[in-house]
Order: sequence, then C-alpha cells, then structure tokens
Amino acid sequence: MSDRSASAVSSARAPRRRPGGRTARGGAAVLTATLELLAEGGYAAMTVEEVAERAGVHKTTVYRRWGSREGLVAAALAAQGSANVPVPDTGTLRDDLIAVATSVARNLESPLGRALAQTIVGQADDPQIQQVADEFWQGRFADTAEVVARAINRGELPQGSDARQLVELSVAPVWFRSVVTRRPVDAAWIRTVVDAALAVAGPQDVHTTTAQG
Amino acid sequence: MSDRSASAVSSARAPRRRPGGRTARGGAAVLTATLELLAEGGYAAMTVEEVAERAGVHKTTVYRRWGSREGLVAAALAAQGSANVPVPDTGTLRDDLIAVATSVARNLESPLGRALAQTIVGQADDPQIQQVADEFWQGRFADTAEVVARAINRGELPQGSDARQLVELSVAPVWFRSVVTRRPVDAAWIRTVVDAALAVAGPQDVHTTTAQG
Amino acid sequence: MSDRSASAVSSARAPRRRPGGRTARGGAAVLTATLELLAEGGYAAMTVEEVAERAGVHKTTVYRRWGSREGLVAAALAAQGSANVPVPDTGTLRDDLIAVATSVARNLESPLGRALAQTIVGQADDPQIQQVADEFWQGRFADTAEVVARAINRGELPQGSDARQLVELSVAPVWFRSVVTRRPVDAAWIRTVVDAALAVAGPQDVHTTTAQG
Amino acid sequence: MSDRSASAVSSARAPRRRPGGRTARGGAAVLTATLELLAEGGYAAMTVEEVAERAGVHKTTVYRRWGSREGLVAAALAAQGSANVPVPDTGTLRDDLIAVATSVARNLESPLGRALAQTIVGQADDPQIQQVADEFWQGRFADTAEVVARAINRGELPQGSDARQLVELSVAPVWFRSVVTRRPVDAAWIRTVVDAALAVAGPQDVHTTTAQG
DNA sequence: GACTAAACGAGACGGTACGTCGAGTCTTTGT
DNA sequence: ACAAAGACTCGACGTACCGTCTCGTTTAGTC
Repeated sequence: MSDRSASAVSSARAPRRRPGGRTARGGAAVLTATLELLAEGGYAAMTVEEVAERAGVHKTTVYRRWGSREGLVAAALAAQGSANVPVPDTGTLRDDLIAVATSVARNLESPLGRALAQTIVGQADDPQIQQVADEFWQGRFADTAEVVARAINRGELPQGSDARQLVELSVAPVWFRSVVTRRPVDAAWIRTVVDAALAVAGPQDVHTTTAQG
Repeated sequence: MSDRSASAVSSARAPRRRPGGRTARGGAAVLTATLELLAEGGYAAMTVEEVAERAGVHKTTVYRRWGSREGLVAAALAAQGSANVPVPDTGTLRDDLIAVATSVARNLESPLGRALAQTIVGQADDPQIQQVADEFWQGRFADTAEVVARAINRGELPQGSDARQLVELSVAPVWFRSVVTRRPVDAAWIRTVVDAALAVAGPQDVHTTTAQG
Repeated sequence: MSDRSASAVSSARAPRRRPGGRTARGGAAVLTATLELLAEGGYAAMTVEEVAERAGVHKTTVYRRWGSREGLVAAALAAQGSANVPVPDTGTLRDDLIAVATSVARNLESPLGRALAQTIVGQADDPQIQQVADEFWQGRFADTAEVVARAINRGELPQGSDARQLVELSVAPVWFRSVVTRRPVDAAWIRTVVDAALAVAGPQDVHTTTAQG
Repeated sequence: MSDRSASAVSSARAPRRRPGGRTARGGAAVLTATLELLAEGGYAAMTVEEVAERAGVHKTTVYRRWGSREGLVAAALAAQGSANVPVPDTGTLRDDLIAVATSVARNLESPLGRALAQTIVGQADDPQIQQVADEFWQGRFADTAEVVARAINRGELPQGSDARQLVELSVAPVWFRSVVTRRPVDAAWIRTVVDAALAVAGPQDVHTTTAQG
C-alpha cells in the first residue's frame, strides 16, 4: 500500500564534506546528523549549529531548508518514521502481537528510539512535530492492521474486530513502561499485555472459546 | 519563544510588594508560578526569569534555592505530584479502576496535567526530573494499590494478585492515547481498557466469575 | 568545536581581562577598541564582535550597554569628541584662526580623525550618530567662539561680530578638501581660507580698514 | 537596518517581465534602481538583492557586470555624476558663483544628492568609489572654471586668477553646512560665502570695484 | 537591643544558541 | 555565450535565556 523507502539511517558518521562540499545532494546528511545528535543527548542537546557542522553544511543552509529547529526535527522524525518496520507474520495473532510489541519495546530501548519518543511527546505542542507524529501513528496503525486482517481471515477473530484497539492495547503499556515510567519491559510482561488486549477483542468468544454458552 | 511582556504582573498571584517581608515563606509563590508557566506554554516556554518575575522574587533567589531550571521544575513537579489524588472506593474493583483511569484522563486533559506529563517524559533524561518522576509513580502505585487490596478483601481477587499490573494496564492506555497519540479518551474506551486489565488479573476464574456474576 | 581565529592582534591596548575580570569598570576598553577599529578600517570594518573580543568583553555585554552597533559608535564618537581640543591664544585673531584650522587639518589627516569624520558624515542618517554630531559641533563652535570673543575684546572685531560664521568659513574649506575631495591641505592655503573668512567678518570695517591702509 | 518587505515591487519602475529580453538595455535599469535605493535610505539601505529585484534582473547578473556592491555604486555614481550640471552665465562673476553655490545647495538638499554626498564621503576608502569621486570633482571644477574664465575675459579678474580656489571657497562652506553639520543653507549666507571667496581672489580691488560699480 | 550570618534585591556579565540578513560564489538550465 | 534561477558559504547582527558573581540591604536568631 504505502511504499516507504526503507533507506537505512546509515550511521556512517558523516563524510565531513568540509569546505568546497557542494553538497546539495539532498540534505540527507543533515537529517542523519540530526538523528545522531538526538540519539546522543536528546532533544535539548541537539543544536542546529552542531547539526550543521556535522553535516558539513552551513547553519543558514539548514534554516533555509527547514525553517527552524522544530522544522528540522520534524523532518528528521518523518524521515526516520517512514522507515518501514516489517509487519510480523508468525501464523497466530497472539504471536504477531507479541512480535509487534516486542519490536516496539526493542526500539524504545535504543538511544535513538527513546530520544524520538521523548521528542514526540515532549515537543508535542509544536505543530510541525505534531503533524509528523500524527502521520507516524497513522502509518503504524495502518501497517499493523494487517496483522489483525490476517487473523480475521484465519478465523481467529470475528469480522468486525477493531484492529486499532487490539494493537493500541498491546502497545500502549509498552510505551508507558518504557517511556513514561522508565522501567524495563520483559517478555513475560509483554505476553500478559497481549493477552489482556486479546481478552477484549471481538465478542470474547475467540479467546475463551467457551464463554458463549 | 520570544514573547517579552516586561510588565507582566500576571494574575495577581504575587503580592509583589514585600518591603519588609522576609519572603522565605517557603517559596510557594515560585513553585506556583512555575506550574502556571508550565501550564501556559509547556516546558519550553517556562523561563526562570519569568518565574521569578511572577513570583515577585529575584532570579538569583531562584537559583540560590533550586540550583537550576531543572531543579526548579523538579521541585514544582514534586509539589504538584504530592498533592494526593483521592483513591476511589465505589464498592467494586471494576468501578474503582474505572474511576482511577477516568481521573487520570481528566488530569491529562487539563493544561497543567498535560504540561507536567510532557515534562516528565520529555525531560526524563535529567536526573532531578527523573527522581521526582520515580517518586511520583511510586506514590501513585502505592496509593492505588489500596483499591486492589480492598478487592482482595472483598474476595474479588485472589490473594496474590498483582496490584501494580492491574493499575498499570488500566492507566497505560490512557496515557498512551492522551499523551502519546493525542487522541480523545472516552468513557466507553476506559471501560474496555479496564476490562482488558481485569481479564489477566489473577487466575482467569476470577474474571470469568465476575463476568458471569 | 569552534575555533576562534587567533588573530587577536590588539596592539597591546586592551588589558585583556579574560576570565574572572569583573570588568564593569566603565567599559572604557570597549570604546577604545571601537575607536581603534574605526581608525584601522573605517566604519564598515568595525564589527561589534571584534570590538568585544579586543576589549576582552562578551558581545552581549556590548549590546546590553550600547544597544546596537550605532549606539556603540555614537558613544565612542562622543567619548572622543568630548576630549577637549585646546583653544589657541596667539594674540591675534588671524593666527588664532589659522591655529584652529591647522589643528582641524592635522586631526583630519590622522586615521582616527578621518574615520570619525567619515562616520559622522556617512552615518548621519542614524539618529544616535546625528545627535552626537550635533553635540560635537555645538561644543566645538562654543569653544572656538572664545577666540572671537578675545578678538572683540582686543578691538580687532566690532561688538556684534558673528563668531560662528568666522570659524565656519575658516574650517569648512579644510573639511571640504580633506574629507570631501581628499586633497592635501597646506599652510598657505589655510592662510588664504582664513583671510577670506576675515574679509567678511564684522561690518566691513576691519576688512575695509585693512584694504584702505 | 532590518526592514524586510519582501514584496516591494517598488514604484512600478521595473517592467519586471523580461521573458525574451536579452542583455538588459545596457543595465541602465540597474543603475537607476541603485540610485533610487540610495536616495531612499542611503548607502546602508541599498542591497544588491533589492537592486536586482527592482531592475528585474538576477543578482548574479549584477555581480557579473559590476563585480561588487562598491562597483555597482561606483557605476551609479559615475552615471549620475556625469549628468552635466549647466554652468550659469549671468553676466557677473559674483552672480555666477552664487548660482553655482545655490545649485550645489539645492542638490544637497535632495534625497539623492544627499545620499550621494554621504556615499562619496563615507565610502571614500573604497578605491572604486574614490576614483569616481575624483573624476567627479575634476569634471565639476573643470566645468565651473568657465565661469572664472569668462570673468577674466570681462576684466573682472586678473589674468592668473585661481579658478579652482574661487570655486572651492564658494562651494566648500555649502557642503560643510549641508553635509557635515547638517544645517540649512540660505541665500544670504551663500552671498556671504561667495563674497569671502571673492575677497581673496586676485588683487582685492576687483571685489571692491565690483561692489562699487 | 545590638550583632552577626543567612538570605534576598539589584544588576551586570560570560556564555551558548537562536534565527536572520546580506555579500558573493557556483551550478544547472535555458535561450 | 550569456543570463535566469536558486542553492550554498561565510561573517555578522541582534536577541533570549542560562547560570554566575558582586555588592548592598534586610531580617532572623542569638547573646
């Protein structure tokens, strides 16, 4: 459906095109440097000047193209957010959801993932950041809806099951623990979370099987 | 980010005229002003200078007592966080959890609540903020554990039920929706969330029992 | 990270109160540095940043105290302009005027004098510069009026003689040559200029007397 | 110094639409725009970009042809300076000189005249500006020398009279007042100035003779 | 009731970063 | 072959806020 280019972040540390660098190439270096700095010290530690220096570009160039610090961050976020996360296909809904939640947990454990998460939440008042965040979630939920669609096809879930709710309930506690309360997320807990989500998915039946009577 | 308004004087908060008065009163005015500014424009818009002015205090005084911007915010957060939220007692666990989650949702809908949430998440890398956040969560989970304790006493839950898990699963989706994806939280959804949490609380039977009864 | 160009030249002028220097002393060093730079390369070459560096002061300090580049220049101009030039007293009006004109010529030959002259003229549209210039001229004409007053006392000039006109006509051509057409000013020419000024000073009598005799 | 107004479009000067238009008619539009901007806000307010926009030409074109801001200004100055001012011929030297001085005064009262004067003085350190200024003065003095030549022919002045000195003494005070001290120039004062100049031109008698006749 | 130490008011300063302006250069594209 | 378009480097501007420091004054706690 949505073919987002899966271009890697390429942590290749900026080639350092110092003086004559007629970069222009697209400014990918700038976005990379931005993400790099976010990963290193979070939003507060990311300065436009440092980004420019790392990208081998002049400060004014950054401002010309991205308008402001927020614009730059938003662009970097968008670039990173559109990097498609593969949707798992294990054969069962439960394992798929566990895989999704685990993937989220892993991501939030990485410095970059954590930094982006904090930025999305902490700078949510900025309209540009907000818009990128909205698009990000829309994309993520659209992607993961496939997991649920397959489950419906397999008969694991009734026709009208709410895909978003299922995924939201599976992922929310992971974000909460990892980003809000900052406590470790382990596999067992993820399983519990997914089971809870499944418990209210569709009209009970699928999960308990016997509650129908 | 660039609003000056030198006059300010704000909402009549600070008596401003403290000729002989030994301020010291505890600096409550400073913390109040801090929260006020956080509520108004979030963490980014809160400046020590503006806080000092609103509190009718000099900037250096703020630094003398709270050390830094983060220290000040941490203190304000602590002051606000320790304001005990009443633990509900409706008679049933489900309604208690719904009440707790609803209370959280209401709080996160308020400008101040939202600002504090964003601060806690966005500035989580700062040790002082982090500590306050840790204490806050510890307190909140301790408080709400009572709800579960009562349920156990009533026989709604088996002895060894995990109070924290129950509350966490009830509250996490609310935070996620409200703070992370920024979508509205309605009562029906809260009920679903709580039901999901209850579904994995204690050995299945409790749940099914409850559902049946 | 940010390599400061080690130019620093600074002809041993600034005490270089680097780190703990709670300068405040009055910022004379800043004004001195300003004049220095003006002398070196004129108005265009004078940057606030360079001034600050030479004065061993931070850029923001300069802006705090003088508001802007123009304000700084105006202050430096005022400081320099108020340095009283001694009014000559040779015994005769003609020699006094020659002395005044010669002094002006010498000043305009110096790099600093030339730079200030060019600044006064070239930046005349700036209100701050303008005001300083006005005060400067007022002061200069007031000072030199004494020369004329003495001449009146000596009977060289009638009572109501126009001091300003006399001085103006003596000095204007010097400025014109030196600053406007940029040609050298020699003593013989100064004598001619002063004679021309004297020729129209007072109600003819002095001149006509001379012409008659 | 900080007025933006990106729209501008100015006083309908530039045709703006030069689709096939090859090689600008000779760049007159550019020089006109330059003078226009100089007249409007002086040297400081004149930017190459604004000039280019008003002339309906691209910035790079300006740089190609005039090399730099100074080169452009020099060219504009030259274009304007070479516009011959008519040399008066009233019949008497005194009236001719008064006419010349008055013409200078009128010119210096106009925004453009004032701006050019300030530029010539303020940017005198730039070699290009300097050269244009030199040529300008050479031309002006050559032109006005005719006035003196005629006076000699009429017998108003002796053969070897110094034309340049006469004109210089007549004009210098006007420049001084108008450009340096920025005070108004009135007709009576101009007469005084010219009389002073005449007083030292040739052997005194000429002046008195003229006055008597 | 005077005396001292802590805390405060006031104000400037060093320092980092922001975002902006304009000069001048270079490359691509078109005519 | 020259010009339009547009992006880029570079140096500087002026501003905001952080956190520090100094000095003088106030006030509280103690003798």
